[in-house]
Amino acid sequence: MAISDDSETKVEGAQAQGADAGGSADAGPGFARTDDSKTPRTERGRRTLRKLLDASATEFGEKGFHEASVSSITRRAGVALGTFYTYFDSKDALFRALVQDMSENVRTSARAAISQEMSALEIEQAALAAFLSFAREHKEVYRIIDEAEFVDPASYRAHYETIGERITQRLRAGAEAGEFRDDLGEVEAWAVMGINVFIGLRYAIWADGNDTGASDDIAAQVNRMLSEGIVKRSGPD
Amino acid sequence: MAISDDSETKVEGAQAQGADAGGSADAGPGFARTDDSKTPRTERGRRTLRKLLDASATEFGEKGFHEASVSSITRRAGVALGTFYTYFDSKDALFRALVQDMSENVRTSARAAISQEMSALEIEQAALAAFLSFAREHKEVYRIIDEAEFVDPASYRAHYETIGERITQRLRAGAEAGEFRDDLGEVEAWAVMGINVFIGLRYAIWADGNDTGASDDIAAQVNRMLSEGIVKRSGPD
DNA sequence: TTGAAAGTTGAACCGACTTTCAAGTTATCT
DNA sequence: AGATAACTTGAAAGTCGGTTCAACTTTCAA
Repeated sequence: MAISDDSETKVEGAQAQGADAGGSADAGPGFARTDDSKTPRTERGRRTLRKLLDASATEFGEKGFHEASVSSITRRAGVALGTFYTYFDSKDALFRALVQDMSENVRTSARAAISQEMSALEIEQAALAAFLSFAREHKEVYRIIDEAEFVDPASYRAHYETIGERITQRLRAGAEAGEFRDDLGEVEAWAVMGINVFIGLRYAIWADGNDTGASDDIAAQVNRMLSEGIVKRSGPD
Repeated sequence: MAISDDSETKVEGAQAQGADAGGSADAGPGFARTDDSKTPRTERGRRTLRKLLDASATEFGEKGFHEASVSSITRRAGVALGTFYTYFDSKDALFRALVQDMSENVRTSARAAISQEMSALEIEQAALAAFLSFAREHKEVYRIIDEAEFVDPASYRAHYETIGERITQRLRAGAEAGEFRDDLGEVEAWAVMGINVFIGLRYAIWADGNDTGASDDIAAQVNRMLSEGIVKRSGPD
């Protein structure tokens, strides 16, 4: 149900800190945690953290950040109120951890759908189709990331800028392969991103009964627009 | 500064009611107010209402709905706390009134930029350019409508569905005029809408120093993508 | 077995913010 | 001018939910 079903939630604890959008490349040895006083040491602790994470993803997805309450999250997780603060510094910190985790999951799901043998156009189509499927299955993610605009603006912006850069790279690669126009850049990348997000909103999140079409069909339709444009052409096909 | 500078804010009072998304066509004679007990009767009252509206637009734009407080709004407007409730039933009601007003302003600004002599493609370009200019001038609007997803979901959805319908109509008209492909529909309309919103986010709301380009240049660049697509063509232009 | 560390509990604290209201002021109409 | 309606005021009521903490239980290593 929640985030951590397939893609092993990587959220570890809650490093309280806010504004940390300065993209510093501090990968280091792989475990550069700021404050691990909140990281569980035992198996029991890890299970509890997981329960809290799952419960809060659902809770935030259903109610939004402000309507969601810590007590409701702990109730849902089946633990006492105070337990929450064993693992998170605050409600905000939890939300931030969640946003970053989900942001990564979104990117991962797109990347997983892409393989190098595909043509540049096929890659765009596969990325959209994957995104649509992902959004259908994890509607909470959509809402939580959207709400980050207000709760954690830095992450929100980082999320879209990162994806924008990825798409820019794909367009460049397509140009180098001779498939795409070679004057494509950031503007076109953001346009593609906007298409994907809004198609996702309409056909994954708000899908109504009439939208019987599978993700693949819609992705194909969008792909045609992307490749041919919307202007009528006279020539044979 | 605020909403009501040029386009005469039409918000009248606050009809408290929540969930009213049933799209009933109750236009009637043009003034079907539910509760005008809050409508100002005197000039002084109208001025105070206006001050509150302007102050709240700025306040919500800067802080977002939850961080904004009624007392801060009244302070900004230069009136006493209690005065707020002479004109609005609640903080929520004010927000809803604002969202609907702004949603209308967004649509109006696009419509104003369009004239019937334009070609279908020119219309799309003009609509985007107008939207970009509008967004640059009224950044609060962007944020307030975004936050409606959480504070007033029905209006949020109505906003995008209405715009989606408008764009669909434009695409149809372009097809009938023989300029656009005639298999364009809702999917393409939402794609266009997504493009516009995200280009606006990037180049109007988040515009950085390097983005010296005017709204028109970016709109032109997007327009080219819309008309030609992103695939490289071999023929002479 | 035993003691220290890790984890759990929920009542109570606390600050913040929306909303109410009764008393006062200003505008309007005759 | 007098009377009524419209409007303003700000203190205080009322609510709500995040966070703390000291007592208690479980786990684990020696």
